[in-house]
Amino acid sequence: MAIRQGFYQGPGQRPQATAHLAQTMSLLGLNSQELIQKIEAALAENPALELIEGRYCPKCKRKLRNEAHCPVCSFQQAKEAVNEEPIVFLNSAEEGFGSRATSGSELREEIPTADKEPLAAYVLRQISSELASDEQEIAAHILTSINEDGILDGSLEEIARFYHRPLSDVEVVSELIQNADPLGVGSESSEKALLVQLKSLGDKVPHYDLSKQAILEGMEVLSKHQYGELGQMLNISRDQAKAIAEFIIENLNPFPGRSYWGTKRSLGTDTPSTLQKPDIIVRRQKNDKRLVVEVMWPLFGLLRVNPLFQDALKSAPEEKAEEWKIDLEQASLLIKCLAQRNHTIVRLMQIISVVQRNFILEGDAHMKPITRAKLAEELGVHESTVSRAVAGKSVQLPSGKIVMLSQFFDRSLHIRTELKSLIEEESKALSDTKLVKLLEEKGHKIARRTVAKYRNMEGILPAHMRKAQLAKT
DNA sequence: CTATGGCACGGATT
DNA sequence: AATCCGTGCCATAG
Repeated sequence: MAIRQGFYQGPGQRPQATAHLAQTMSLLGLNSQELIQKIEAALAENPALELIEGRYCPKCKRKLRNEAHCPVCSFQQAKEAVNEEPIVFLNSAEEGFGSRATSGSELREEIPTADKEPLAAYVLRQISSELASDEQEIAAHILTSINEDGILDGSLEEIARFYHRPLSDVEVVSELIQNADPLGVGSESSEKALLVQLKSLGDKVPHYDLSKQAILEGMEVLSKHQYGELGQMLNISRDQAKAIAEFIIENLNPFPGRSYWGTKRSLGTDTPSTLQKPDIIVRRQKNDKRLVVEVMWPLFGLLRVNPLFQDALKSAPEEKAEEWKIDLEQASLLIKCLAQRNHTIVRLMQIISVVQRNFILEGDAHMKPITRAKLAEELGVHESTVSRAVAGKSVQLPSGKIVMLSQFFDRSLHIRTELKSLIEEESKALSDTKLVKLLEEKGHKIARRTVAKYRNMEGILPAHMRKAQLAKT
């Protein structure tokens, strides 16, 4: 499969731009939350940057509402489609980077076409029938106090005090809300939201109690992927800790609002929680086989070089001229680097989308193991670039699942799912040694010891214990 | 004696 | 250079 891009932004192609490269690299390693901080800092200290609220067509500058296409020039907003075989760009020209130095190279904010009703109303509608009339106002209060992540700002105690009601009354309502559709909405924290979701999965969870404990006690460790430490905290082996951590990250969503509410994001919302929102979204086109890759633009508005500042430079007082010029350069550099970051990520994701198309649409079993090195080769960039781009980022798949980008590089996921299905269909409890043989017939050569590991990762009990379970059913 | 889990080593990956 | 992953060896449980 020859995947080649129309243009190329690799190292060495722009020798004059070492500063660009350095900054692009560092930006590439950031996910959207970190990016927000970075941009906020830059906005604060650099007067040449400005953030315009609202949305603008990057091409014709027309102010937009919620259209995916700009109605004036039909520019497709921040999206590029990926066809099955050759890659198709819906907007073939991403406005050459660097071609226009200080003006116009704006980035665009990303908004899904969220014509859905507001989250609060949606949830309220689900539960209103179960609410006593005096509970309605409490529910409304909770729902209007949730932030865009679906997490409650403030505490239930406050609300109880506000209405002079016992805390337990509020808790009843809160519980109803949490169990409504975006599971876990209105929880007081990401941890609690996770617990609600965990509970709803019930016995589908491989290690329920351990997972619960991990969420309660090991949030910080969990989000940093420090499996070893997590293992120590819970008194279990590293592998098991890892399995649990991965299960939580892959199947639970710390931001219940996100899966429902699209991606609105504004300045100044700092998320205390450490688990992530997606940095990239892959969706499928309506009536179309194409997958659309979108990179999140985490700010609400349009970041650009302030044209007023630019004009001011011309008539700048002597002593300030130099300083302002530097500000201006840095501002446009930052914007260009951001654009390049986005572009790199989009290209990366496009290739992944092609290679892992089946995985994205069908599920774990169709994962195709691929290494970062191979991908780097395809992209024509250095390995470390891919590493940085992948690090700490997550993708929202068409199914709504949010997975870490690194999962696309899992070397054994497809074998593990194969293993799972083998065991699900078994009539007699198969020992690990037998499983090795069966897997080999299917083309997966792995050692007996490894089967045991995979089993453990998936939370499947050893053969002799499964025997008892099989007997029941 | 067989099936598994723990530990640790070495090669691959990042 | 640091980390991850598959595997082999050994101890232990059944």
